[in-house]
Amino acid sequence: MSDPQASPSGLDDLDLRILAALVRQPGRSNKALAAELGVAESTCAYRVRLLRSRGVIAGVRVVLDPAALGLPLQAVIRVRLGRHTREGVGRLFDSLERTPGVIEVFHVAGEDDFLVHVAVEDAAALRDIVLQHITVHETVRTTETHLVFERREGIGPLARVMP
Amino acid sequence: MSDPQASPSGLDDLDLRILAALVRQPGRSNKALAAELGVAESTCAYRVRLLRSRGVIAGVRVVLDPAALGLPLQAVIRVRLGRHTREGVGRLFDSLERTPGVIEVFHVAGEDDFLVHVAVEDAAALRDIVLQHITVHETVRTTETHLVFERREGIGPLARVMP
DNA sequence: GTTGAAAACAAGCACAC
DNA sequence: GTGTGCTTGTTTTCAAC
Repeated sequence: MSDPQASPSGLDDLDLRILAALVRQPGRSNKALAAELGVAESTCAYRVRLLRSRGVIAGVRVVLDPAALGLPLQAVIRVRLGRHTREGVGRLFDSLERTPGVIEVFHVAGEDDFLVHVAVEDAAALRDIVLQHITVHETVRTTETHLVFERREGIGPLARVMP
Repeated sequence: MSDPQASPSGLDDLDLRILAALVRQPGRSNKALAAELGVAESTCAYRVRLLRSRGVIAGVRVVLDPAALGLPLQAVIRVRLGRHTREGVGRLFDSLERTPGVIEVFHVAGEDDFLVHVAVEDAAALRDIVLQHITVHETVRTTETHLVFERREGIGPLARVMP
């Protein structure tokens, strides 16, 4: 009942507290982390290493500000395909993720097939991405470009799991 | 002509190489970074600090694997509004970003108003998010939920700026 | 699974170029 | 704007619990 291994994923209370602290404030020292959680530094470092090797911590990302790089315009491009061959879809996906300015790509079910989030310098660059990198693929039937007014990060997955 | 300050954003060649190295492999020591780029450690640390304070480096994120946390289902929920009052839109945006499981939210122009990327445990949880956190808002007219088959990170903004 | 302590390592700072 | 040397702090390791 008072088992600290409460989570379905085999994460105990300390694991979850470590994850929460790391997500809230990444880049702090292991020493500071251990102090806040009230455990030894070696324990904290050990748990973090374990969480990494288990894949719970998928990685660390350095986030750049597209606007500061001269790319003030963001858009989500909805891509709809005609023929859905496995090779065609795979090739398009590969191509999209390698296109300069593409931040992320979703392969989704439903009306659309791909959602492509891009950052570009201006409207002309946006048009060029659509014409030169997306609609050139034979499998693509239509695209719809939606300007992004604002993008916010959510509270995230951990909030669904935490006590 | 051979001005190393080639970028429009006032970033010189070293800045760009630092950013590229950081994005490719975050979390490495300043010492290792400086060694790879062939500059002094102090120079490297100084530049990184400058890039941070200028906001070019927006921050660092710890990325968790939703599936490893017991949230194997991801979806993008397209949200369309009825009345578009400034307060209604703002309140919905605030509410969405605080909803457990929400990874990111886009406020977009066009047919849809919001795109909400979520990770959940199962279909029932997905339904509950839509019913309890989205359609409860008076401003929301319709939603469409798209299952995410796969999500990939793109090569990113830097690839548009790099030589 | 957890700990403290020692040894190896990296970061930050002031200063010289 | 860049390199150097010293001081401080942090990560790693490991025997022991």
